[in-house]
Parts: sequence; structure tokens; C-alpha cells
Amino acid sequence: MPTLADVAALAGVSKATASRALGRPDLAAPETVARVRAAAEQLGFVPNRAATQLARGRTGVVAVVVPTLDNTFFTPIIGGAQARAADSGMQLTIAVHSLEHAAQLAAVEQLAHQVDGFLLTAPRGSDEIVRAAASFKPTVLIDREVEGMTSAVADTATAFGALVTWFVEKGHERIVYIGGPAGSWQDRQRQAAIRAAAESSGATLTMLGPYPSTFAAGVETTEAVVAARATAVVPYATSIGLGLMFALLSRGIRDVVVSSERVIVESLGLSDVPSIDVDGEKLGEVAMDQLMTLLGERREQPPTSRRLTVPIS
Amino acid sequence: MPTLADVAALAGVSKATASRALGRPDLAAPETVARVRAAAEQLGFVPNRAATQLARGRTGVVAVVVPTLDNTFFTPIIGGAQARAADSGMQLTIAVHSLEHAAQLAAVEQLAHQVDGFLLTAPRGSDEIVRAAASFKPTVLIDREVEGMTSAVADTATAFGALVTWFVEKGHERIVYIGGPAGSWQDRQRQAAIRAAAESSGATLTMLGPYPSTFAAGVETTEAVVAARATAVVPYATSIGLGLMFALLSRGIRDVVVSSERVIVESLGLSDVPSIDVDGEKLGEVAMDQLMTLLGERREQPPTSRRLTVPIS
DNA sequence: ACCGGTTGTGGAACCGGTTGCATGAGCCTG
DNA sequence: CAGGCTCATGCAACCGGTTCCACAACCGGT
Repeated sequence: MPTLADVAALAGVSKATASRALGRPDLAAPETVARVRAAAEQLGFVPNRAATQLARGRTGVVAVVVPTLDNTFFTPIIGGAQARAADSGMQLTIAVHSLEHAAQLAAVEQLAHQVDGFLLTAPRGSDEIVRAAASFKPTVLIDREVEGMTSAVADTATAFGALVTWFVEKGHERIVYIGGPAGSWQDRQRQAAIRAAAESSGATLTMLGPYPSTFAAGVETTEAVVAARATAVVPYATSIGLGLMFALLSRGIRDVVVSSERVIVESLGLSDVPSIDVDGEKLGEVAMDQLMTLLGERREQPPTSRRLTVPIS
Repeated sequence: MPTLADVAALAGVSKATASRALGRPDLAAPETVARVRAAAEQLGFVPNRAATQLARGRTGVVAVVVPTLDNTFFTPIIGGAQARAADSGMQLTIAVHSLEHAAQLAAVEQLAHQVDGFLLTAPRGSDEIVRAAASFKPTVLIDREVEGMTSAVADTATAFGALVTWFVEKGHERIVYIGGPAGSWQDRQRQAAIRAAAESSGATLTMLGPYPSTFAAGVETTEAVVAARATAVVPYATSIGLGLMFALLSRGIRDVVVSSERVIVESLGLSDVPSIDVDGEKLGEVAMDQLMTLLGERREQPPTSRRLTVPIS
């Protein structure tokens, strides 16, 4: 395994110069840069990460904290973040913690010593616990907003409101919203948007929940949906919607429309079913970009929240 | 941020002794160990990972290579591996690469410099490419076997054979197997097991495919399944099965049984539908355990393959 | 010809641990 | 009581980069 010293020797320069030629080419003579690069190339030199980290006081690792890997909402986010991280030569490490309980703060704190920053998804914890988790290292909050924190969110609330409006325009009068997990920040936003949309359009709205974001939960809601005599349903999560659609179909009920995600609607070839299209990868990318900015800046900047528009169709 | 030197100073010993007291207590006097530990505790000392890595020549990071994060087959594996890694104080980093093309070898090689070992899922690449990817660092192959490599696999082939037998016992005569992605190792195993089971029980078997492991692909198979006039279907992947079940139901077809995963069958409350139960987390844990063994051993051991039994119900 | 200023380079300290080797105290044995 | 051991400890080198600082060469301006 060739080291920088080997490269320097081959190029006929000192370690210091070799380091500069590779890392800060503007600080070295162009001719030297070329020679050092050639030497590095020839030897197949790859900088030792640990050494770089130690010298620079940075780890080059970013942790993404997610409550679970079972939910397909989070995985694209991770993918997007991973791609962006790789572009910048950083590593992404995954931590699975719901942050619902204070005990998990300890795990985050432990991790804090090993990373440069956090991408934090915390759908359910209190604002306080989120702030505490973010206090260790630069942190970007994903799909949630907390006063004073940098965040990247998909504006699903607006999209959910639009779904209700869409339903009403198509003539639906009784609409059910199936709420997400208790304490979910997004759920609160969506409820508010949906209530507003229903009110302004005069539809009858039934709020169910809370339910976990699982297929099984969707199946469970069937009774309540039927009881509400609704013709349109807006479920909090895709998995809930799928479970419900499934259960309705197996009972032979076909006159209830359940909104879903675009990919689902498209692959099923359904018509007259509205859908949202959350770009999870984009969300992950945006969040990682924000974190990079945070890490790159020497002085504190005011926190910013980026909202991604979620199209419906 | 307290360093080892701080701890040593507080405990009144040298850095060397402090290091030994914390890392190899058997090499220090019990009384000293206690004093150093107390000092570390008091200061909230957390060893600098980069420094440890540099000194030891190890990174403390394991990479898990998966083709995608969209498939719920892989995420529990990652979760299991992550948990085990954390237990041993190691970090897990995720790399998304299908390894279908040689170009991706470069990405793996790049990563190889930054990790101690690999957990490799490579459902589709050739044996050669898998061997090449494994040549950089100690590697455990997941859910696939390649001659000469350590691996952890879920024995789904046997389970799939049992599904066919189950169907035949229940009186089904025409059975369809929906094949997975082209080149899939597991698909080959399952096909063989299913053919054998069908032959020995005298069922009529129709093999479809290849299909990708997606919900949409399941929907697509509907025509072919109907055309085969099958009463029982065994899909390669849960997502394919769900898509198919969905499409069948929306056409009002209820006399075709599609095997699935236990959690799906249970949450739908279906009866007379056979299911398999792959414990992905366990698979990840086992694989990580094997990798730890690999990393811990001074000399080469003969590679071992661990097969996890997959129950059906 | 002299001087302030830029530019490129090398020496050496440093990041924070780990570990080989030497030292000395204490104990056992002959 | 001396020689030999074990055990605990400290010193210092080392891992492989980065970066501060000093120095030399060279620039154009006066």
C-alpha cells in the first residue's frame, strides 16, 4: 500500500509538497503538480482516510438517523444522501433510532464522536429531543421542521390538501383521512391542510387514527372506512393505503377511491385515482447538500428550511 | 474533547498505561485500571476513532453492498448487520451497487481502502465478478453461494419446493412460478427446487419470467397467469406477488392462490395461502458474525457457508 | 544595485492513539 | 543472599497524512 512518502520520493519532492500538489494544486507549481500526480497515478496511491481524518480533525463520515428501514419512505432518502456523500468523498453511515425516547439520545451522542454531522429523520419525537440530538454536531433535519434548525422537507401537507380538493371536484362528498403514527409532525401538518381544504370545499371529513405506517394497519382500517360511508380515502402512508385497497378489493368493494403514490397508481394502471409523487432521493440529496454547506462554512449561518414541492396527479 | 493524554494525566499515569488500562485491562494492575477508568468516566473520554484506526491499521468500518434499497428484502439484512456491527463497536457503511457490470468493481475497489471487510449481496453478477469484488478485503457473501467463499444464505429454494408440494397436497394441479430477475442465483436455485417438487408430485408447472422484483412486474404477469389457467402461483419476490394479487383482485379473480410472505398473509388475514418467512435480520446478523470471525482470525480458515432454514406455513 | 513582495518548497511539529522495548520493583528459588 | 522471573509501567517510535513557518529564488519597481 503506497503512502504519500512513496509518492513524494518518486516525484522527487517532499511529503509537504506532495500533499499540497494533490490537495491544493493552487499552492504548488503546475509542473510539480503534474509530476506528483503522475507519481500517484503510477503507484496507485489512495490516501489513508484515517490519517487524513486525524490530521484534519474531521471524520469524513456523515450519519443518517432513521427510525426504521422497513418503511419505503426512508430508503430513497438514504440512497440520495449516499450518492451525494460519495460525490464529495464522504461516507454515509446508518443509524436506526426512532428518537422517540430519551434513551436513544445516548446512542446518538455516542455516534456524534465518530461523524462530522447528522442527517436526522425524527418523525415523532418532541422538538426538545430533536434539538438535543442536533446539539452534538451540525445537523440537517429531514421531513420535519423545528424552529431554529436547518431542514429539508417534502411539502406533502400542501399536496394532501390538493388531494382533498381533487376528490371534491370529482364529486366526492364524504372523505376519510387515515392518520399516521401518534405524534407525527407530518401528520399534524397534513391534518391541518386537509381540514382547511375540506372546509373550504364543503366536504364531510372523517379523521381516523392514529395508525402505524404499515400494510397491516391499512387492512385494519377497513371497518372504519366502510362505516364512514366514504367514497374517497386519503391515507397517511402508501403502505396503509395499499393495505386498505387490498382489503376493500378482497371484500368486493370497488367504489371507494384511495389516493396513493404515483408509481403505485401507474403500475396498477388505475384511472381517476389521485396520487402524490414524493421524490425521496431528491430529499436526501438536498439535505446532504445543506449539510455540506453547514460543514463548509466557518461561521454560523442562519438556519434555512428547504421545502420541496410535491406534485399530485 | 478530552484525549487519552488528559485521562492519563488525571489518573497520574502515562499515555501508554492509560491505553492499556482501557484496551487490555489484563496487562495493567487492577488498581490502575480502576483509576484510569474512573478518570475516563469523569472526563467523558471517547477514543478518537481516526487515531485508533491509524495506529492499528484498521478502519473499524464494514461496508454492506446492496443492489438497491427499494427492495424490502435487503433492508432487514442491513438492519441486522448494523445491530451486530454496533455491538462490536464497528460502523456500517452502505454502498448501493448491483455488481452486474464490471465498471462497478471500481467503486468497490475504491471503497476497499476505507473498510475492513465487505458484506456482499450480489444477486445477479457472474461468479467471476463476485470473486473479484471479494478479492480486495475479507468478504462474506449474502444470499448466494460461490465456490470458495464464505457466505450466509436463506435456504429459500427448499422452502419454495415445499410451497409447491403444499399446493399439490391441497389439490392444485396447475401451478405457475414467476421467475425473478435474469441471472439471479436464487432464482436458479428455486427453479430447480420447484421443478423437482412439481415432478415428484405430478403437477403441471408453468415457468414465467424473467421479471424484476417489483410491484409493477407482478401486475404485468397477470395475463400470463390467467392464460396458464393456474390455480396456484409461486412468485419469486413478495413485491411481484403483491402486484399480481392486486391485479387479480381488481379483475375480480378470486380463485387463484398466490403464495407470499408470512407477514403479508397474516396482516391480510388470508387462509389457505401458504407463505414463507425469511428472517432477513437474522441473515444480516449471521453474515456479520461470520465476517467478524474472518477479521479476527490470524490465519486463513476454509470458507464456510451457513444456510438458514426458511420455514413455511 | 537594492528592496519589498510574491511564489514554491522543505523541515518539522502535530493529530491521538498503540505497541515494542527497556527499566525497575518485588518475589521466588536454589 | 544472589540470580532469575514476572509484572507493571514509562519512554519513544510509529501510523500517514496536513499545515505552520522559515527560507530561498525570483519578480518588478525605484
